[in-house]
Amino acid sequence: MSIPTKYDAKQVEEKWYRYWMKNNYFRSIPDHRAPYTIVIPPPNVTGVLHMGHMLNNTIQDVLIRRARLLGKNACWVPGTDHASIATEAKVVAKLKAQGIDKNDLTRAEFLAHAWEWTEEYGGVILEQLKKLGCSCDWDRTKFTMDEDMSEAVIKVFVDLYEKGLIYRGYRMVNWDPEAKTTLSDEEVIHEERQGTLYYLNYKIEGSNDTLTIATTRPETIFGDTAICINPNDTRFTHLKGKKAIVPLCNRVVPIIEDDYVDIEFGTGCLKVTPAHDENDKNLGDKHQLEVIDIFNDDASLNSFGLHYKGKDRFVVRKAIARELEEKGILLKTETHTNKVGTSERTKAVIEPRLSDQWFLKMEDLVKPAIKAVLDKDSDIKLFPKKFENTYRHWMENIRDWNISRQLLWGQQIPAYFYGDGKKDFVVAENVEAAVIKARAATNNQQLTAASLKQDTDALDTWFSSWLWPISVFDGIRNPENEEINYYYPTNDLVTGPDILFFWVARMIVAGYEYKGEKPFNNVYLTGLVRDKQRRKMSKSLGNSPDALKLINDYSADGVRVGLLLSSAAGNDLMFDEALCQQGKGFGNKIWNAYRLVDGWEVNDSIDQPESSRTAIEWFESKFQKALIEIEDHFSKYRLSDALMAIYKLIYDDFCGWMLEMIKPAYEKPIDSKTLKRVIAIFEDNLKIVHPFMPFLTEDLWQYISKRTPEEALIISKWPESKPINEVLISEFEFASEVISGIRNIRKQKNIPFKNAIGFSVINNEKARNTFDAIIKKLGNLESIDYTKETIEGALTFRVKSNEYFVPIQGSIDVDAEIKKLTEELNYTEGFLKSVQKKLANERFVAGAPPQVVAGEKKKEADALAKMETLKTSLESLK
RNA sequence: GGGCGCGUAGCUCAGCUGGUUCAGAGCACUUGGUUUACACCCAAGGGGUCAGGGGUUCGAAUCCCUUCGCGCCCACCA
Repeated sequence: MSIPTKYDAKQVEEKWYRYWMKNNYFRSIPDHRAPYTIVIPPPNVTGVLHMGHMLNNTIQDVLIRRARLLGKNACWVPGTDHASIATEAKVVAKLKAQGIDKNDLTRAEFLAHAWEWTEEYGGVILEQLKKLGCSCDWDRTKFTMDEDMSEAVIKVFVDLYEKGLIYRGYRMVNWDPEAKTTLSDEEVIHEERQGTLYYLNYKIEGSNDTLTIATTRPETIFGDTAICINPNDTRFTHLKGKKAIVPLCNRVVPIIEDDYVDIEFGTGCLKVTPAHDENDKNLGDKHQLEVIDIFNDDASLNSFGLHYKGKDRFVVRKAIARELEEKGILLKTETHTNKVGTSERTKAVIEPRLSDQWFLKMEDLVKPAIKAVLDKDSDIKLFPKKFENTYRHWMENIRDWNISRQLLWGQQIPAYFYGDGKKDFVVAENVEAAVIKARAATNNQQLTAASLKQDTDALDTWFSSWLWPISVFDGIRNPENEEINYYYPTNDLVTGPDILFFWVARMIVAGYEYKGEKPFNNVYLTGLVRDKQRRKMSKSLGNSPDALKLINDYSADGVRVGLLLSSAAGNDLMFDEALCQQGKGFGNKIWNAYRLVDGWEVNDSIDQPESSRTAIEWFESKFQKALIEIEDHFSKYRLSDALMAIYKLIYDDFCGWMLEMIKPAYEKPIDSKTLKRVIAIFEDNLKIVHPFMPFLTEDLWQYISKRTPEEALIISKWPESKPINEVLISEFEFASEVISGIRNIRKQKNIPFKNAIGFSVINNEKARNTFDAIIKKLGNLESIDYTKETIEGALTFRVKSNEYFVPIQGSIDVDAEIKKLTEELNYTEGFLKSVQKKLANERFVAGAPPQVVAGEKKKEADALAKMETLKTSLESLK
């Protein structure tokens, strides 16, 4: 088959992806081989591919494809996450656009809309991953709300409840008034904001005294149920035991004492609003204060807000400040920056709110997960290691996890209320089981499903995804099934550090609780993808390139390489489209390298030239050396370094050097022995590039020889390691310096390459002539003459203490030569001095390791030899 | 407020427990070449007080202290 001049990425990518799918190369079924498993971090079901996904999944695909080549049973499980709050918000917005209010729908009706939405948009992102070349086992695609997945979630909930780890609590939680749901602490982003500190005067009951308190939230005075002072604060001794009157609503509240109050801050006097602040709630509990909730669920004021009833909290804040000022109650204001909690999803300012929620006790659950990562011989390794500190900090200060959400989209909490429907409940996997439990609890055999009312809340999305590595293999429902036993624990997890707590840590917790074992061996935390101005790429900023357009412009392989070229693990990636161009260029280079080889005519009757034999032997050693280096990079998850090593091996060593060394003269044939070896080398090159550039390499593979599906590159074998000829490699280093010297002289004297030149050497180094044939070829030399004497009328250069001569036509500029030699001599002298100074230092000789001293001695000897050469040359010129 | 990390060439970064390969890579840039694999390619070249200061050491980009700048995570001061 003849190879086209240009690489047509679009057509090739489609073709090979279909081919791989058709031949089931991505499919994994347990067998005798060792498994290599990755579970995808499930993207939001309705999401679209962004740069973060691209990076993340490229890395996973590189790892998976490499494992496949290494002969592992590679299994990459794809799937999506129902993303309760995000998806629900989208569905609500869509309904709103159609004039439908969520609150007018029954649960079933809303869920029907949500499923419809999911089916319409769900999976788009997975299709996009295919465009990137991701070799997931699509037959295993899971969704966190699949029936079996949900069953597992419910089973776990019931189990944890029965273990006494899940409880219902009336607690201060993070309320998102826009989504009208609670959030876990992790979903709250604290932002620094410029606020105002309002100083308000409260009257003291039964006197004309007032006291001043400072608050950032004057609208919450309607919920004040105490004033608190520090018992040690002498300024307020006279107020002890008295009562204060809350402005506007004129509520009489006690003045309590607690050393929680910071004497230094504000006026040293604190208003206590137990319903709307966590600390105030604690004070309220301690001092048995009344709790007055003044907000509706959308954070507008309720009837406690008097004439502000129905108005939004921020509107009220301004209005009430004005009213208080008019009434002389507002003494002054100060600007004040403080941290405000906002919703990760809706950006709304979080309202601390008391409500009934479900919590999971974390303290004990977390213990094995801490050990797993932080023990000396840790079971789970984080890359990069620096995240271990972050992990430790979070895990050691963990708080109970609020797992209930006031949403419909998600697994409904399997708690069934009976009696008056508020207090008494049973937890069961389904309503039938609940009836049985409820009958037992009430001793009422007449009780039926109809008299049970299931909790309306749904579970936090992460409460399903924390089971992901287990539940995708059905390991919760069928703990001993073949799949879970084979694939679990998985090998690598690749994800962003932003979900280290949300997801990674919790999966580790769930892994130990439900499998008694880690969920994965290694966690590779990628960096965030940023633009050139270091801004995080986001939809709202509009600075994120369209992923599919990039693939279209630069090919999937080009984009993959572009992303990986500068993405050290854990470091943010400054994305620059130029890198994709470089990736595309690399593909082009490989393509054309093959076109060159492909175009050679073979002649069986010619012998292999010495230069070609050496070239091939040399490259094979070079390749082996690179293989070791690549291996090392992979073991440390330094994918960009691995890629760069491959890039240089192919671009420089293979294309730049080796092909030039063996290239036949124009329109001359090549010997069959050399061609055969080059093709074998090419195959090995394609294998190591394949994980990074799967499409181009698979395409080239077909041209190299006829391939049956059983011989596709994707399922071939990673090159074997062979011994390295280090001598050959270092001889080449030397030879390449000689070639550079020749090129320099050609350039300097404008001697075109096609003109052959004479060449002599004084071999002081006693260098072997292994590469002479190659030097002759690449330098276009008439011959290489070994001599003892300086050649007159020649330009010279030196490598180590060897001296090389290129005779030229006409006279040479003796002064220029002398100048050049003198400069070289001066430099070498200076260098020698510094080395000798070091060697003269007794403490250096005594203190430094022997090999370092030996190295310095070698440098000294080399410098002396070189100076000898230079001096001789200078003499002869003079 | 606490913790972690970073600052090396115009850009993105590598330099592990100080000394063999200590000032590097890729890209970009400059110059020259290029009808014969290459959306260009090849060759050569310029460019850095290793953020600043101090210390330890025979020797520091590397270890310690400190200042400045940047990023991230955690935290209930109204």
